[in-house]
Amino acid sequence: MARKVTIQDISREAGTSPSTVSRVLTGSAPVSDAKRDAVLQAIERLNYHPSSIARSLRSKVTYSVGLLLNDISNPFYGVVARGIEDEANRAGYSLILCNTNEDPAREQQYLQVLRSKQVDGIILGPTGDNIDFIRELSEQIPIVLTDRALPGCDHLSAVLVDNEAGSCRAVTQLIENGHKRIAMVRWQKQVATMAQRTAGYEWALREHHIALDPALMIDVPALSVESTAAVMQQMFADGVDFTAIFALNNQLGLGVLSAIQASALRIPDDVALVVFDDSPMFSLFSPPITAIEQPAFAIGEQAMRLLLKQMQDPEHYQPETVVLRTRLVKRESV
Amino acid sequence: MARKVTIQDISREAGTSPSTVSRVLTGSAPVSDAKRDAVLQAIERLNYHPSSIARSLRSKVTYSVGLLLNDISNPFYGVVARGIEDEANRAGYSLILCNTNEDPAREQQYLQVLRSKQVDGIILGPTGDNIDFIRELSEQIPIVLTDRALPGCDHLSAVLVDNEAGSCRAVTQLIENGHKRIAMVRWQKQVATMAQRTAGYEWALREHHIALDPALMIDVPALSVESTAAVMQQMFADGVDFTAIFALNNQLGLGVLSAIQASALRIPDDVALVVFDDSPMFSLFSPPITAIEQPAFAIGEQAMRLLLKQMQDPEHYQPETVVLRTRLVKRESV
DNA sequence: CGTTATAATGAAATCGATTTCAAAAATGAG
DNA sequence: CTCATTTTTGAAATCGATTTCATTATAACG
Repeated sequence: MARKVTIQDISREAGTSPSTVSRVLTGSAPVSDAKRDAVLQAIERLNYHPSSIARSLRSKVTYSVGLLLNDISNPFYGVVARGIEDEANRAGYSLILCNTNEDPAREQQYLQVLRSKQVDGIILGPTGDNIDFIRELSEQIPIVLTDRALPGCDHLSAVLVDNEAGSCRAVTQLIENGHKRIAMVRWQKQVATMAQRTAGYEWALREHHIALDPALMIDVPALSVESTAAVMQQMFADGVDFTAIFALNNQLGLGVLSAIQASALRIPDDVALVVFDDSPMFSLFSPPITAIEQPAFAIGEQAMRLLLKQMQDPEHYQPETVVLRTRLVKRESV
Repeated sequence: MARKVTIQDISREAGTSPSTVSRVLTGSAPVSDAKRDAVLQAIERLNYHPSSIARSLRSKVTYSVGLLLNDISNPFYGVVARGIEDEANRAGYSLILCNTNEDPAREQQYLQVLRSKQVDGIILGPTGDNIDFIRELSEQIPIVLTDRALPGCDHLSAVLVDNEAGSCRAVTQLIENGHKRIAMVRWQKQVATMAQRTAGYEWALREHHIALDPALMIDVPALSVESTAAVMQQMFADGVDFTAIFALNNQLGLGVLSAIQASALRIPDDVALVVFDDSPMFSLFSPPITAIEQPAFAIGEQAMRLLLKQMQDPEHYQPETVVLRTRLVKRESV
């Protein structure tokens, strides 16, 4: 294979020094028109492509940022990722995609990789673990949190949604339609989003003087449609008494839906349903599913914007927490 | 901020040379136990983390591969990405995520970035354009195609599905259920997947001696649910005569579904439907939607495996085309 | 026209690792 | 115990750019 063309080759071809070539490449200092043309032509002639690696080594910037998400195949995170990617692309940054699969060990391993690759920043959809490590790392690399807050990391910028208010709105909607025994399905109560959405659920009930019934707060052991469906089907089989369900995220919602179908129940007559996190498909169900919509794309964009800001001027960095509004999309499942 | 710890610092601390430190780091040559321990301890004490950048510059490998996809927020590509990520992670590679959004200019721009970042390989879900550029680039960097074949790039390994057979199966299913006037909805007929699926459609009709009716081959101008819905609603309004629809991908399927709902038609009585590309939600529709399932995760895994193979031994590289089988998931929409 | 400020340039150092090469130390054979 | 191997080791070169620093050319001004 032909040896790679380097800046030396260009300087030789253009009859100038590597420094000058570098200057036309980066625009870091003025260059006479004559030299610039010579360099540009040499670049063209030799089909030269500068090595980002070499550049990064010397200049200490890589123009890449790490993107850690729990599940890129989850449409919510997929859209978040697109928002991030769009904004990153606009600013000339590349993304290093890391899928943690909710596994803290994998998260930590990836954070180490990102450090050694010297990314300029990190957007982190955290598992909820590795807190000390993340705090320490954030002193070397700008980190912006997305989707989930991280207890003890208040000095990090974050882009979140109003989980509590959104949930409260969802449950209130159920209450206003006459439901009093409202079940709630969640996963991992210690994860920030789950905790906040639970709080919203409790808040709505309290506000309407409905007693909290622990039997209606259903925890599923694993975050998957199948696991949720199994738990819910058991609930139906056991004849647990409730008339409505609030699912705390889209996978849980799908599990509930699946159990409802398997148990041959009708929505909303046998059981009403609201899901936190909307899907374009929900409007096509019969009946269409009422859901809390999250501005996924905007979450991504904002997160990247906060990160860019912090990377551009790490000196006067001030943590910012952006909380975006969710919206209740009323359909016909309640 | 504290100056970064380098290999020099370690060598000093451990009372040895940088070369030796490098040797314990990479295991490229034997090191005595005494020295090794001293180095390891120094690394521990100073909290040293080697710079991948510097390493890559010298050793010419980056342990990162580019991942170009058209739409990471599309669940199909999301699952493909997970398959790739899983396999890449296992082999110690990082992914650079590039979303092309079906835009050839963006695709080319990204390919250039990947070259300058000196990725060890590229997995490409191509827009269908930039063929010459891709061919040229593939002489410098291993490239594996996913999802779509690329005319004139037969020397590239690729992981595809049996689009033609799958489509034929889908349409045959409609025919066997008595349908004769079967519409087909597609986008960009020159894109490989669309062309192959169209061929499958035509093949099934031919086999059953049903004449092809160009009026039933519907092209939508843009790949989006809204655009498809608009076109289909017009078809319904115009009273075009067909009893079944075959949608060539998931977005098109959603658009059709949306139009059917807006036009208050019933499935399968007013119109039957099969969608190429299944969704976990399809089984929850009423009626559940019949679809062609693609092994998305396996596509990703296989693509990464082919790439790994090629990267490990570029010398005796032999292009391989893996065609994975699709499966008809019979539900109740036909 | 001389003097000073500014613009343009190149030589050399640098970024932080790996790799090459040669020398030193350890081991084994006779 | 000597000589030939084989292991370990470190000095120095290297990867391919940017950056610093000193120098030369050019412009501006009184």
